[in-house]
Amino acid sequence: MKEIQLRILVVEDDVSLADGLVTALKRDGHTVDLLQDGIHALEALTNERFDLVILDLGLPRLDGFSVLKQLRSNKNSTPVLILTARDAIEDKVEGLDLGADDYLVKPFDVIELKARIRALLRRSNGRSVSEIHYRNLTLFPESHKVVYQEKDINLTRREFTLLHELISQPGHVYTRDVLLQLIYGWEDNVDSNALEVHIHHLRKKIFPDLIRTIRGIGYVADKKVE
Amino acid sequence: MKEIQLRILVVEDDVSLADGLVTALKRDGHTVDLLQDGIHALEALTNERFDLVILDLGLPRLDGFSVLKQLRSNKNSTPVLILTARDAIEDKVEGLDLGADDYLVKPFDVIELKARIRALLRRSNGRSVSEIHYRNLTLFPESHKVVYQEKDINLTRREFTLLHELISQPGHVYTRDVLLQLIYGWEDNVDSNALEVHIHHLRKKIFPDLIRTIRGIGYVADKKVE
DNA sequence: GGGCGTCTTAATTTTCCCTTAAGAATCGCG
DNA sequence: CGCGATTCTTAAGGGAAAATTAAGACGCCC
Repeated sequence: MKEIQLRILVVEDDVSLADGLVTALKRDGHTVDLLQDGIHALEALTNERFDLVILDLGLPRLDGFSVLKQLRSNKNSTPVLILTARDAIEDKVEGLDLGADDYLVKPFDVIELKARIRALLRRSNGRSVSEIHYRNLTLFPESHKVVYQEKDINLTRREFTLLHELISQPGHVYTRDVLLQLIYGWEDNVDSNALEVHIHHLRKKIFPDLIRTIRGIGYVADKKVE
Repeated sequence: MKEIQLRILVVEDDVSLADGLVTALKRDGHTVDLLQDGIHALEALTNERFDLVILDLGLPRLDGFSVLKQLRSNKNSTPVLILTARDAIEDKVEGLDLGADDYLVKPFDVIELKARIRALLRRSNGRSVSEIHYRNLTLFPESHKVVYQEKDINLTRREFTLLHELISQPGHVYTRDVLLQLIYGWEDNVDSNALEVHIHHLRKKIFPDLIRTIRGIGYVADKKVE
């Protein structure tokens, strides 16, 4: 089976445990980000897209439960795997109630962790998980569909690729070069306004100020509605 | 006797029990998914196809009865084997009333479980084994037939395989590669439009927008009727 | 071996997407 | 305020992907 590279967020304040986790996951080819408290975690999850979150419950500043709760109330359905201490069985129940997808009791075996990750992603793959939410917009990478205000919007391949990239990191400015490369690979296609045309179509199909132009540089999907 | 590989969903929140169950079933070559609460179970059953469900009654978030009830009201006839505690005899009655196919009292013997599974599948084999419903369409895997609007439609082997796969995960885009492989195995049959032709026949025999084309990628049976 | 149903191939048509191009609008800067 | 540069907008052409059709190949059952 072809292994997939995932974008994983680990939220864990125990440094040695976190380090081991991150190292193990990176060795599997995943992109791993580590944060050590709930506030930062929630921020990151609001502004960027992850394929999976591994979340410790006992966190400084904002505990894991609260993070999970807020995450789900934001309609964010990123799969969450919870880490709990051995004795806190009722934590497990509460976590699942709040929308966690799985849990793991500390200390755990890396083998088991990996198995859980596989299971979790297999499970969520068939369904519409890893939807991407942005403002009142939902992207379904699985079905190549976009829903905006309850309506289905049909995007072409190029349009979808662009939008997917732009809103997967709101607030991040993508240069024209980067976006062109995303579509065309490394072929050098100098003079062409194809990109502008695609952006134009996107704005027309969804809403005009979805993508903001940074003159002379590129485009960005803004982080917040001003 | 040739053993059949089944796709089994285990819904059980008692971890150690569930683990044992899953391990035992996997050792028999089955594909096993484990979920730990009713909501997730119902979701999975709505979006994917299983050959058998092993369902605990005492589940968090949504109890086994409710899952079963909803399942049947959705016209889903996947065989269900219920797990109940020793003393809850009336549970058994209610469960069978609701459309369970068998029950098993905890704690149980794995040998017995397997026997029940065999019996259950043998029994349901005579009937319409796990018919598949999709929109106003019913698929009967063993007869290769499809009923659409009270009418029988005869599908050929290829057509049936394709349709079966597509609607077993509504909303999931199947790439041309995946579908070709489904039919032809690993032989490399490069240029051929056989797939398009089969899709064409399916649309003609049933209804045209049953399968949506994702240009440049593949095909999908959409999740909702828009 | 003939006939039937099914699958594949092949040729043609249709559809749809991407790009191009050219003029209009907008922005930034002097 | 005006000019050049950049981006927007629009429409049309080319081209690739898919749909459609028909015919031939294949396998299977009698």
